[in-house]
Amino acid sequence: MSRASDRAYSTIREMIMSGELAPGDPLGEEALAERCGVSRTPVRDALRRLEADMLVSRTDTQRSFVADWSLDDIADVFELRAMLEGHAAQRAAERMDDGTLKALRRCNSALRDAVQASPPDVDRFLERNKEFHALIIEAAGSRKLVSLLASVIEQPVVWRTAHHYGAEELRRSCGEHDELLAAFARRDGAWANAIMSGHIRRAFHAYADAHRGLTAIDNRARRRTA
Amino acid sequence: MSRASDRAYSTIREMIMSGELAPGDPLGEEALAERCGVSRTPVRDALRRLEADMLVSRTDTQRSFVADWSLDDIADVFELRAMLEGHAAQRAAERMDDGTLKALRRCNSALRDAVQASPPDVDRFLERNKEFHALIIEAAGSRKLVSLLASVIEQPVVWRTAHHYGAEELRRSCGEHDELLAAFARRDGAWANAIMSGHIRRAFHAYADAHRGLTAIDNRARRRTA
DNA sequence: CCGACTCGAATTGTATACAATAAGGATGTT
DNA sequence: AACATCCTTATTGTATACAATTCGAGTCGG
Repeated sequence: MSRASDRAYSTIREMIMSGELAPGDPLGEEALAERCGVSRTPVRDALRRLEADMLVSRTDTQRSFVADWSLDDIADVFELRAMLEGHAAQRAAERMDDGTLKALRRCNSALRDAVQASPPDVDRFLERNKEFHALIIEAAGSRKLVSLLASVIEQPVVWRTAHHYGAEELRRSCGEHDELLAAFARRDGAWANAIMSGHIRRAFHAYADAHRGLTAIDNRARRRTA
Repeated sequence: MSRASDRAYSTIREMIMSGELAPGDPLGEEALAERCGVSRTPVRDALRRLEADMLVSRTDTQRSFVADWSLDDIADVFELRAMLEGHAAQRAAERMDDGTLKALRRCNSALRDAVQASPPDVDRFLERNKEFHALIIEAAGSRKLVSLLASVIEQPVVWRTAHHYGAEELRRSCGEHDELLAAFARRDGAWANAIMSGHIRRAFHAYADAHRGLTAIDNRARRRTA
């Protein structure tokens, strides 16, 4: 991560993910270059990558903005993710070897520890959860699937609101992982697919509920400052 | 398409698609810049885009090569395409309006003309076929789905071998489009999904058969020149 | 008051020079 | 002959200057 374009990439990415830059904010190359302490060249590189990640969008005249997502857009993304990650789970189940299964069990057990702590350690939960899903995608053994899913999983809005999960949600999520493990142990691809698809869809509805709340709050705040 | 980076993009892309550059060939920035008549800057831009298209791959040290695909990789891509484009067809069926349906009918009828000419006009077939599929993806009304499918449809190897389709295959393909139209007319999403998925899978096997033949020929030729 | 137009400022696109790094071959050692 | 090491050369990364576009404010005419 010593190359300037990598620094620019992760700096800008972090600014977007953290909300420091809000959806719709303009991203001038010069301004970003200054904030990242590099020249425009690596910034342009970084913007291209972030555009591929769909964290940045461009007008027809090549001006960049922080990508803005409607709830409909997000619903689409979750639907695709449910389908693709379900497919990944199916392939993983059909190709599962004992080493990977063991790693998944270990990962989910660490995840459970994070959930059962009081208060639950949400950051560690997110980290382990990411690792769990990554292991499955890896085990599916399809290069293209990896790259497609990457662009569908990295949704800043989603990760930002994961902190609003209740203890209830976290425990249920953990339980679904257990069921996934059972499906893997039996090498039952269709079962794994069904569980994973449901798992993602539940996550969407949890997100949508939280989002409605947030939007209401935002609107109230906006009205107050207007 | 007047910007230098666009020229570089389409020039390099065309060199790859046409086979002028073979899988595994190194892609030096300077050499490409000279061949495209531009400086290295737009070439770097173009390479990034082509990498996102998965037409170009890079080593860990950022050296670029024409991407190489094993038959397994290609099978993966077709599987994903079948799933995603089936999903697109389903959504399209559920959202179909009469205008789009009419456009699809007109498109398929032009496609049929190209097939029934003697000899069949394969180039026009490909063009219309592309348009037909694009209309459906458009009608699915999901931005993200558009971008995912784009990266899965643009497979150079595939298009290059489409010319080996027999008249038989072409006619069958046309018939499947008819059935798709019937599913759209009834707004039957599940039906449309099933047809589309099968349609893509058939295309894969046609490709795989042709590819086995081509590989055999290649190997013979290689042995001769070695 | 509204719309088309113009011109200046801001922003992106491209070329080029130079710095940093990696690949490939020569050299010497075991 | 096999192998590690150094050095040369080729290639990529970055900064910067300048050209080409685009945006928007201000102006003019209807």
